[in-house]
Amino acid sequence: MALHSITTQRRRLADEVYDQLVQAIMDREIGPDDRLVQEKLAAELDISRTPVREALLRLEKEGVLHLANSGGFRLAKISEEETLELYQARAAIEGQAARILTARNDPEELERLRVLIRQTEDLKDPTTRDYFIANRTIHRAFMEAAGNRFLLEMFDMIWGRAMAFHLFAAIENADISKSLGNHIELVDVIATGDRGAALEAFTDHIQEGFELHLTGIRRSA
Amino acid sequence: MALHSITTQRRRLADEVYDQLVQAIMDREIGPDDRLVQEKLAAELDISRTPVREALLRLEKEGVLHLANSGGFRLAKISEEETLELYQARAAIEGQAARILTARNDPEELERLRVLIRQTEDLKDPTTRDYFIANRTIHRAFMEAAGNRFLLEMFDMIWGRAMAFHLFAAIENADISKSLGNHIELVDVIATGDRGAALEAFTDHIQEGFELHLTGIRRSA
DNA sequence: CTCGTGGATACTGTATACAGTATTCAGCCT
DNA sequence: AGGCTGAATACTGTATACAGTATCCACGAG
Repeated sequence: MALHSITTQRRRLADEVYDQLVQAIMDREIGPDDRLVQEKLAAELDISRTPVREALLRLEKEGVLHLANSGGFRLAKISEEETLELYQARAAIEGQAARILTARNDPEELERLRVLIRQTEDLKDPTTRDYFIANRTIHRAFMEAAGNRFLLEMFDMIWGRAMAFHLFAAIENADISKSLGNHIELVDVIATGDRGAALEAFTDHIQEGFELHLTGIRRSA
Repeated sequence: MALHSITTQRRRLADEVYDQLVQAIMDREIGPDDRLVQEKLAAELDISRTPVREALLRLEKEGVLHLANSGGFRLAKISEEETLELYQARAAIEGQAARILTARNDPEELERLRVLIRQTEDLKDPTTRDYFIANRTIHRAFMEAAGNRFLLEMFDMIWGRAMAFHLFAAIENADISKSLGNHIELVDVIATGDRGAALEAFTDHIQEGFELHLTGIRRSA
């Protein structure tokens, strides 16, 4: 039999709405002042309120949206304090992935990472968003290589939220190129087999990102 | 004016259903063979399907339930492999919290932790579940003290899932008392101010838990 | 008896209808 | 004019109705 099973892939309308909302937030089509109302969205998408409601509640539970006091949902704001906490969480998650990769000691896997990094860092005339995506792609590759689904899930949660918070809009003014050049070094540290060093390298890398982020905020203020 | 604002606390039926389901899972009233069907549950709770559906989908998204192929939801199973990943994730999250606490160096906070630990460890004739709850209470206190809401959120996710997986049923046979005696030492390590040591202590503590867990599994097999 | 077929059944997903509540605004009273 | 009051409005939350699809079972053909 040459036919393949049709992976019917249980796609719900709510998922579609969710994805569209996330996309719209990333594309800055939804700003902090917009009010998202179930009925309005449903009318606009020409579907019923039920799946819209489901998507909105999901985004609320994820901390991306919160109920406005006058009804409707708004983008959640993030403070400088919370930004620090987000980076601390990143360090925990990604540092652990680095430890795991170091312990595993799989040279082929590391080589694959090197190739991907070189490909991904090769941006011509990148915008802030290109930078954000490239950076996430690279970091996510480390996580996938570590092969821990819970850590990966948390990674996605953190970066998803960063996206939603328009966290990287603030880096607009910062020196982007500075931040995208040292990922190969991370692989090198992992290759040495020193777990503590690998963790430190990742922590430092993320810390640098945080400082770059802060200078971005301060410069734009 | 002596009146306080009534915090109307937007409690949805879906939240209620969610809590009841979680409780029922913890109490082993819902087992791996039970099929949770929206209509049945709604009838039983005497409410409509809508909030029931919402709660079920939430639990599905959290990885606690998954759709049975013949309709309805079932408890998700966890493999030994996944169990390891769960403990690795714990180590990442709680280890980072330990680092933060160490860096903060707040003796009063540590003293509060010591008091709580002594109170919580003082169990008379504990069941496995008592142990689970006490252990979680103590570990959660460290997380709260660290004061990072994202790490705390992930902690809750991990432990919630552990609960759902009936992860600790396997410890039934293991030596419980062995595992609940060394939390004060964790505080002591934090108090030394050595961040690396604090992280290692937590990692080791969690690793021990994992091994205890495995012996529990193997003994009951 | 076995296998295939058709229909009943059991569920989910989506739409719509209904109810309750907070917010807003216009009109009245002072 | 300013502030209180009450109705209209704008939303959400919940219930119910409808549609589609996968599963299961019984029946008939080979």
